[in-house]
Amino acid sequence: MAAPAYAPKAGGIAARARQGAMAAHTPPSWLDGLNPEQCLAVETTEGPLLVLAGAGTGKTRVLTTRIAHILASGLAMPSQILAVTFTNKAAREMKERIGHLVGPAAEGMPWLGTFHAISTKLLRRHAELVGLKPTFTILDTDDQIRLMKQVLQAEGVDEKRWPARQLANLIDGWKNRALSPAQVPAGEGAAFANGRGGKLYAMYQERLKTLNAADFGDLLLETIRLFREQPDVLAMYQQRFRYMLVDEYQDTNVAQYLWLRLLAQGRDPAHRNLCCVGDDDQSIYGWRGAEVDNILRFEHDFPGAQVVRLERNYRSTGHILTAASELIARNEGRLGKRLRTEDEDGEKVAITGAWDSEEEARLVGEEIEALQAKGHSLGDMAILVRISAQMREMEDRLVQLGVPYRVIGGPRFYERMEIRDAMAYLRCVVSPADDLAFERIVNTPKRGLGDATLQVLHAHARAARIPLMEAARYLVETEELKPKPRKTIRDLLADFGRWSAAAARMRQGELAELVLEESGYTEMWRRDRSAEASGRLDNLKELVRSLEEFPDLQSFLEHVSLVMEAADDDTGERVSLMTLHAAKGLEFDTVFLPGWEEGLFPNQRALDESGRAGLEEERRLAHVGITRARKRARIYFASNRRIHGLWNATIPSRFIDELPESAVEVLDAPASYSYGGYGQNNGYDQSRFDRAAGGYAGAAETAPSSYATPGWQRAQARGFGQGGFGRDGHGAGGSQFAAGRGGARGRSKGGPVIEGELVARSTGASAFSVGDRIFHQKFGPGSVALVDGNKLTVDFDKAGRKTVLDSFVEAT
DNA sequence: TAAGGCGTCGGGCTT
DNA sequence: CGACGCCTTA
Repeated sequence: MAAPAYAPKAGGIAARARQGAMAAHTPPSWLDGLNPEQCLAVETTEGPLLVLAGAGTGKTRVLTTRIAHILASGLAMPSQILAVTFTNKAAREMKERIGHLVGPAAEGMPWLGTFHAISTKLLRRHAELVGLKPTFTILDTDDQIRLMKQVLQAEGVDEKRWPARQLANLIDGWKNRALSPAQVPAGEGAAFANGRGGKLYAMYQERLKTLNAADFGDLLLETIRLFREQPDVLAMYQQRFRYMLVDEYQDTNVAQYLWLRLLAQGRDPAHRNLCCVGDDDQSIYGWRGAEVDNILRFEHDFPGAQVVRLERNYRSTGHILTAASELIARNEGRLGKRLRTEDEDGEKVAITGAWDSEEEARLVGEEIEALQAKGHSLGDMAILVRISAQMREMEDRLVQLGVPYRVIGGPRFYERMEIRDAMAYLRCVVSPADDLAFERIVNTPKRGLGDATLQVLHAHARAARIPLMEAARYLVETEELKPKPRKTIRDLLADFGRWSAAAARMRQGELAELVLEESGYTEMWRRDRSAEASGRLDNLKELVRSLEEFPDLQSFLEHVSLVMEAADDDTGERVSLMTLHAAKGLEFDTVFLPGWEEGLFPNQRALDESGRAGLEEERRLAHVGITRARKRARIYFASNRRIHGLWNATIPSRFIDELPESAVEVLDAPASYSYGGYGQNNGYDQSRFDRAAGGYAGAAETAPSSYATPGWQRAQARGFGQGGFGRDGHGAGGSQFAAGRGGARGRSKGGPVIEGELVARSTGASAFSVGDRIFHQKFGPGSVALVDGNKLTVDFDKAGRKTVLDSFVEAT
């Protein structure tokens, strides 16, 4: 599945290493080309070891070489090494690269995989010990929600006030922290559905057990429970795993930490060889349960631990590294590293201010075209945004320019509707008791089985404590159902009977085709004339194809629920467009970083919810963004951005101010003043812009020592009691971009506060009334048509009717 | 059962 | 503003 062009890491040491592995007594040639720290990380095999691997320092290479080293030196057999990754992609890559290093010996690394995949393997072996059958099904988020809905309904909880989705998040959060229903802090449980959160969690768990199912969180939790309650089982694995390796340790959550600690703290000190590789400066998943603390506490948790720092960067040029290093140095909760390179300084990090987000997109597009004209490949460029809402504008622009691009990180293959439907059919064939699967497809394609019919099925199934399919089988023999649905169900059951019989004698690919065809599922999409339909049919074909690569249907279903990803079908050179989160681990020659504005980045919500910690995580995200660049990093900010449909004035991100002057250059935005035909010769407009965007550069000129004047401090100087830019327009709390609040908490480094009005300020209650003539910075002159608090609906002379905040218009 | 209206809400997204 | 989910109506 193809490492795309941006993952060029595998070195040329493969062949040599293979020789080394074969000829046991030659010097370990796989160490060739490693720097001293990397060697140390590879060769320190005994005892706990933390490898702090900065961005671009050869982390994966160290990890794979370390495994090769352990194998080739005969310290352990492949089956005695536990190697855990966070994502399937990482697991796959590691497997591949170890394969290159040591040859087929890597085939026998049965314990290389994600936390979840390894947990599943363990649980299948010992399922009875935790109250499951070895054939338990793994529920994904979709199944989870539907099950949760059932629980909420059973409890009579108002699903509008307390959405299943929210409960799912809550429970996920608890599971991330390894909390069983009984362990949920009372206050947290009480916060949902008038105090019933904890109870609902318990009920949900019960339902899972009844269904012989586990969700993702359970895979870890039940394994932990297995280890805790069955000391002999635990001891067996502690004994088996002589060497343990963990990738991306900074991303582990509490449950994963406990899981590891149980395995790594066996009786036999010779087996406490846990090697964790990670980078505290790249911990960006706190919001989904990752605990930076795990890595910060490593030496404390594992006494006698050694720490190796990889600080030599092989990716980026000097200025880029300087900029990233200075930025991240502002964080306090970190172990401390400084990336260095022997490469040249290269280009400075370029910062460009744009009038608004449209112009920003245009500037990025122009730069891409300019680079392309100079012979740079589109495949070596990426646009990294903070939130996916930013993508739209970028896409629009690229489409307009005819620049091919691809979006990284859409919905995954197995999350797509058609794949999930097809799989539900197969699940029903394999395990007729799979109620969630049955429910999903009972009326897909539409066969006239509505709510009413399903209710009857449910009622009977619950009363008799049997699966839905069995209940259906019984009910078609009675008079309880109306004749029409009764026949439909009877036919469907007959279908499933036939398919189950066919399953025994057919290859699974054929079976899938048969089922999808006879059920009318493929026909449904063939008839569908919407734009996506043909893509969906392709996906189904792809599903059937990959199905053939598995020994049997069962192992395929397992694979899909844990692993499957979209086939990498793109060819040709394209600009990559993705979020900063999705960019971790990737690298590009040129990286475009738009949207560096207070409120957007650092994101106000992160600040509001997590204060200082939130700010530091945002800063790590900025650090990740810059360090993706090999040769060119270009940062952009806009002075106006539309948020939830309304134009807001914005100020440059504090992160821009935190970059060292020596490593950046501030570029002018040539087109800034000619936007939309207004302002070319309009002193008003121009001075506004000067002070908003250009003021930054101006400060640098007149007072170099105060270069680091943070935009957010200016925001503070502005005060934040007034207006605000929130949806409600009342300035009450929650306003997206009221920059002062998180900022006040993050104020650790003082600095000169430059007074100066940056943007229009609200004047309290709206000073405008219907009919007033006004001037807007972006849309030009117009008359007020409607006043709603500080929201104005204005008929602009040229731009038509728009809704804007009164703080952005001036009376004329 | 299927389409359209209405209200809500707006962060990142793996397993 | 625009996406999504739920509810109403044909």
